[in-house]
Amino acid sequence: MGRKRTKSGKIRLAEVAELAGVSPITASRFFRNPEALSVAKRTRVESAAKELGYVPNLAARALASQRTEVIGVLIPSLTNNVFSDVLRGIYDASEGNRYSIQLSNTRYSILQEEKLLRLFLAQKPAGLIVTGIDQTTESRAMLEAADCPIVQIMEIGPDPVDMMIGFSHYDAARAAVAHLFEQGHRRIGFVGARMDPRVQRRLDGYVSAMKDAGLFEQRLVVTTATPTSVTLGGALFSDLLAREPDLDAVFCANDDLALGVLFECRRREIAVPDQIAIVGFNDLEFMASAVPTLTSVRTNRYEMGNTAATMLIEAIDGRRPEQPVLDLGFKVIERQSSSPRHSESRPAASGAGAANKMVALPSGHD
Amino acid sequence: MGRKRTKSGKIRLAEVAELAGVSPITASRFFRNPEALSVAKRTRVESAAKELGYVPNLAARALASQRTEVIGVLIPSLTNNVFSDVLRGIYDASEGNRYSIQLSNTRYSILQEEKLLRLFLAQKPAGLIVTGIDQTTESRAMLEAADCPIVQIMEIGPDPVDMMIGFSHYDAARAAVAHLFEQGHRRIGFVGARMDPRVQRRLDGYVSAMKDAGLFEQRLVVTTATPTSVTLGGALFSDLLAREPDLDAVFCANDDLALGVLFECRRREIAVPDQIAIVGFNDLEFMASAVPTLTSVRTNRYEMGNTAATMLIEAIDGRRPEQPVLDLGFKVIERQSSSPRHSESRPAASGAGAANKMVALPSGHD
DNA sequence: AGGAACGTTGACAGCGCTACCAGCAACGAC
DNA sequence: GTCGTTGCTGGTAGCGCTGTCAACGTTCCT
Repeated sequence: MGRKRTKSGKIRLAEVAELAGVSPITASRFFRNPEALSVAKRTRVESAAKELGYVPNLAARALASQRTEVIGVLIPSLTNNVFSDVLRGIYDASEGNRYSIQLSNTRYSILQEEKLLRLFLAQKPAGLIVTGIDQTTESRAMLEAADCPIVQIMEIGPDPVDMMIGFSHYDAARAAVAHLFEQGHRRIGFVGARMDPRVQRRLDGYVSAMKDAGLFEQRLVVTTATPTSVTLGGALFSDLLAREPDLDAVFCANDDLALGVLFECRRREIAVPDQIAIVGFNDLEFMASAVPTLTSVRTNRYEMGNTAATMLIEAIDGRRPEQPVLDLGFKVIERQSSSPRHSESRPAASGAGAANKMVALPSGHD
Repeated sequence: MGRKRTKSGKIRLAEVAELAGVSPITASRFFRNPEALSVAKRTRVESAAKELGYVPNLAARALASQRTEVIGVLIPSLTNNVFSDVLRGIYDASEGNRYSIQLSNTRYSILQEEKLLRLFLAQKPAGLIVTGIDQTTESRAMLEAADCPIVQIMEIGPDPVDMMIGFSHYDAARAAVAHLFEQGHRRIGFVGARMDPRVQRRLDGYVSAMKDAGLFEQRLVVTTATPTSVTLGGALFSDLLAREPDLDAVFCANDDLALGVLFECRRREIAVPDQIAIVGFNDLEFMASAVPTLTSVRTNRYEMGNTAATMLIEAIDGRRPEQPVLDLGFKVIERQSSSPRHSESRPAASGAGAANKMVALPSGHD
């Protein structure tokens, strides 16, 4: 125990090397590429490190090696539970390997994103995960000049910076509307909040599907820049209903809004789905247990974060994926809130969301 | 533009110093303590740095100064929206100053927490935010030996490691039960999931309040170690009801469970609050817009994170707070789901959560 | 006027680690 | 036996910045 130490009392690599009877550089190699050592030295260094409780100094390592083991993650919001699932996936994937996550919140501002990007890049991150495909031209240039792997998440589009993983919000919205058509609905409203690029693309998908069917009217669309909430869903739906009393369905840009619409229907004693059908987006957990159960478009958020981080780490370690763009698709989960019109709609006595019909669709780009 | 640079093309402090016509150390001081420079040099360095687009190398700074500008945050879950509010508060507070947040997820395991703590501490963080007061003895010892400020968040208790900010879950639960008593309820059930230390203390508060009234029975309590969800709320409530058919109220350990209970009541056509009253915990946004609106115990999650990070940063900068333990209290937000028995309970035509009566209580410790 | 006190600046050394390259032993091919 | 090759190891020289301390010029006091 009474070994030589630096004044701060911390154990350095040199102490480990001394105890193991090797040079510092050999000890260093043990932590980065153990295979390069002979088995004898490997075990010697290993036990020496363990005995001393050695923990590498990351700052020194970063300075000497000219690169960090930090993965930068830029997301637009910490509140939105869509992102908490993605984040969980990212953190889970980063566990057990040497990379650590550095998270920053762009607050849905691409200017803020650009600023943060500049900060991140200056510290030479090992890799970068950015949200979406709508960067400023300046950000785009920085990303392309960056000498680290980059994954864009949440959506897919043409012209990836590097890797990309997500799905087509446009196609997903079209599928949701198509489902409502199938159920016999025609006057389908759209309720959206926050209107970030992805919500905008869902709106675009809705508009195109409605136009294709010759059913589009501008007054069927209610949106706001306000952040989304359940209460807001009710308020927006009230607006929509005032404007368009013979609405027969609502497609909500997310599940919080959908829940708000459901509550507002209950408040107004509007039968769901007999009078109004509801479809949400994301398929949060509560959708399956609402009464009536709520139809939604399931998106693979955890998997998106997890795969993004996994792909990124692989790429950092030199194993680039064969397929740099990954479409995780979506599923329209059909539940009671969008059952065919005039059907039996009394909720089942118990047991939420029994026998959901699922329609899986790979999202094609167009 | 064609200035001398390091081989990597990055601008170092030395380049800035050269352009400004000062020594590197003077330039260095500019970034850490500008007041120490004469105004002339200050402006010279400032414009030189701007012209060259200099960004300090954090790794070199950390190595040379023997400390990082990283605040470590240990939270038990990324999914639970309680923590996303806290996190938002932390990240907001860390913005605009030089500290960056390093987040890690303990997954509700104090052993995992201990492991992460060891990792964090080895990198000499500038400060630490940890969740709760139930650390392992080993963790506790490490925290006490750490030479950086530490804030424990989410709850308060005796014997803080350093600073502490939260509220008494025990008192909050007692207040919720007291409210139900006031409304005339007697057979009050408890529904809890995950059963982390804070939920456990809520249960303790419930039990003590019930015992004080001579109303406690073990069969009124249903808990599980399973992570919480809306669906689970319905399932646990079903169990409780099977066991105890003449239940007249349910206190849920969180709002997701409460929403699940509400849906289950609707499914079973149990009138809320006439047959069963419901009280949740945390007062998430949707509680005010459910039908009927749901009573809950409001907790100041954003403020908790924000104040914790602010206090921590102040302490790092040498300004320790006068009051190291801060009780943020709670409020029972009374809504329709716990109106007095036999009252008019039809939901209002529109407008969620109008005229909530609020009862504010500072949580005293005991 | 002389000295102390202050504010400001710079030289030097080193934080703990790794990149680079040289060196050495062991081995197989000719 | 000599040569090249491979596998492993170590020496040297920084990475970019800051702590420490000494030195400088200026101001103020007696």
